Amino acid sequence: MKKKVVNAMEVARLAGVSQSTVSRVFSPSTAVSEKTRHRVWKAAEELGYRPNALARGLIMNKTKIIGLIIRDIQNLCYPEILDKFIKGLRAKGYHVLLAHTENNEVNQDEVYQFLEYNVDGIIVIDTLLSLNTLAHLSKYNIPIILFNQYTEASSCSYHFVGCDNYAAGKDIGEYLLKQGHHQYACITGHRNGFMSHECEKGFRQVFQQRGIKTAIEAGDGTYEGGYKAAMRLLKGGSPPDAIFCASDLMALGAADAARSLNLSIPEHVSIVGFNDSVMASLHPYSLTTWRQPFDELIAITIKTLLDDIDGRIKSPVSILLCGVLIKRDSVRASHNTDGALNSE
Amino acid sequence: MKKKVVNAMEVARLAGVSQSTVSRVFSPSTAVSEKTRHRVWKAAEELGYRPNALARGLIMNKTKIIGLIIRDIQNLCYPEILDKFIKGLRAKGYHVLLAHTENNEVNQDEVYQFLEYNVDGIIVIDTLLSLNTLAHLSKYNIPIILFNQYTEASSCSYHFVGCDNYAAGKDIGEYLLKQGHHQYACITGHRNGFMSHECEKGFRQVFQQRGIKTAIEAGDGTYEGGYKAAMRLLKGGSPPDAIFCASDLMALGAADAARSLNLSIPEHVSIVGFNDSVMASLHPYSLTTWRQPFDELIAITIKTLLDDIDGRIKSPVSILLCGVLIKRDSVRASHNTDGALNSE
DNA sequence: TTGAAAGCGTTACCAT
DNA sequence: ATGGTAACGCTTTCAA
Repeated sequence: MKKKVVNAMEVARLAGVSQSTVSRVFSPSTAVSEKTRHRVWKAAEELGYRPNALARGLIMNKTKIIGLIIRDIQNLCYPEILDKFIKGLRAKGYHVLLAHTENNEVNQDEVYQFLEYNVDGIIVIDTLLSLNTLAHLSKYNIPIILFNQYTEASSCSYHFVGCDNYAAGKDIGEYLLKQGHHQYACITGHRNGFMSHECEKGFRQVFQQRGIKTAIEAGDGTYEGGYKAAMRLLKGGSPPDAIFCASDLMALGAADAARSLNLSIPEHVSIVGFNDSVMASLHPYSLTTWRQPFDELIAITIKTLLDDIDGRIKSPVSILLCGVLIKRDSVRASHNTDGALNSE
Repeated sequence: MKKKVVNAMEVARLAGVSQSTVSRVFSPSTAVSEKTRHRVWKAAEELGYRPNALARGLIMNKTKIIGLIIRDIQNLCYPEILDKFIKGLRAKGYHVLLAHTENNEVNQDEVYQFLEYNVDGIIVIDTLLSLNTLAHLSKYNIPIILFNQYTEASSCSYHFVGCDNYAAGKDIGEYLLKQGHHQYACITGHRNGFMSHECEKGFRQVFQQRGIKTAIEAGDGTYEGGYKAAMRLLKGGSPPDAIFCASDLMALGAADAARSLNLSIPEHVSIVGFNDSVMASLHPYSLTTWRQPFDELIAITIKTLLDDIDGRIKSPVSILLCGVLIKRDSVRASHNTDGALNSE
């Protein structure tokens, strides 16, 4: 059985002071004489005392716990993002209670769990909160921030920080256009989230503006999905020589599909991915892709959340940061408008 | 400011019962009449009441929180493992307080944090606890389980569950031997952990037994490290035609190094990885690798931990499970002993 | 079956 | 600067 840890009362007895004084010693910026402070420290050290965060949280109504909900993503930048959040929050004295969901909307239950533990704030990564959940949450005035997923249907009281995927899609489209291609296509992810739509929308916008047709194929976010979608495109009527994939993994699948048809990259087909994951830089792929500015995004997310927790923010904050194109070798060099593929 | 959530007293007032009764309704298996139970439920529903886990944890000395410490690993099976732990623990009603470390030994501070929140148990993934930390922890009788990392210097009171890497290394060595190669090499990871050593030891053992020499090169766990280590090997005096890499990522690097020397895989060089990560199955690599039985390992870890928490275990448990070789196309087919590469 | 009251380990207020 | 005491929201014992 788990043993009880030593409490402030025992430290007080050993140090020959009151329990209140022990508490004060462990509360930052409270007046205690240097002498007693040392006595208490020594006693605490000797007994291995550390204040009980649960009791503290109970009385202070602040737990220093942040509830983090992340979507079940095998493909994405999960480790990177998670690590950075944990580190960043930790540096500010906060701890992370972690939950994850596989749905497009957070399980209401997860949020209730967080509420039971009286978390100081909630970060939702790559997924959404249902209106029900939001309504319930709004009663408690607990800061919520959505990271990299957004919904328009919100009169809501949460913050949003994410990548400007519309701009990203546009940039990618314009880059492919500038490099000169004949037929443009886009392989979309499986998520019905706002963010991926934005990305696709930006991409299409570039061509729509100029009256150029683009083919859209649905991948499902996986390698296989990308492979198959690319196959459909490349074996179709007007095979593209420029494909933008909404995720790196799909892009790798698309690249391998092209190669299996004896098309070289980037000579016959240019491919652009999204996310700049580890795999993108692998030698046989050397994928041109889009890097989201996670460092800044996460720093802003944490700052915003803590500012809200500490009452320094009144109204919802909404921040979009643009990423940057990482140019590798999967897009053909400029001005090479000829020599493109017109038949299978 | 965060608002106070509704408490049991308010529910009691609305339902016209005592606060104790409300508590009983939310404590499983406590005798309450059907009629009052319904009244309380209705009142609770109406007010949106959920018991405060902190207060409950304080009085019960059980928080239903598990502290999880994971090493900062970009390459490994981080997402998979983490997801499975969270899901598995969640299914048993436990929550995860997450910390991570980049060191070979867990930061003592992390453990103290867990203690402050009075976690019911601690899972340490892929790293170790210092003797100091262990000494401190042992005072509290709090269940600890080490996952996939182990130290021999332990008189200790923690459990251990992991992959039998020695057996894995042996299996891999024997497989490469069976397929017939001339010169065997091993690229090791950067960690000075027990587990990777075991793996390497098993591999070497196979050849030592038979008086066959093996070359050992240190990678650092990264793609680049694998690439460079393979380069050193392949450009060296007696270049290997069979290379075992202690991680998939290094194996990919090694594969690309071989290709850059115009060596094909597996005709000129066989390569075996470790972990069966997503990248291993990528088309251009189709890497033969080792899959650790994470599902079972994690299930056992959780079961052991919860058994200990509930007092069903008296002495430390130590469990090793063997993985399985995933045969793809990076190792040459059997009995093809000739045609191996003897010079650069 | 239910209610009153003690206690979990803190912090915060009011004295001194 | 320090000590006494109420309060945080819950579970649990003891009475009724």
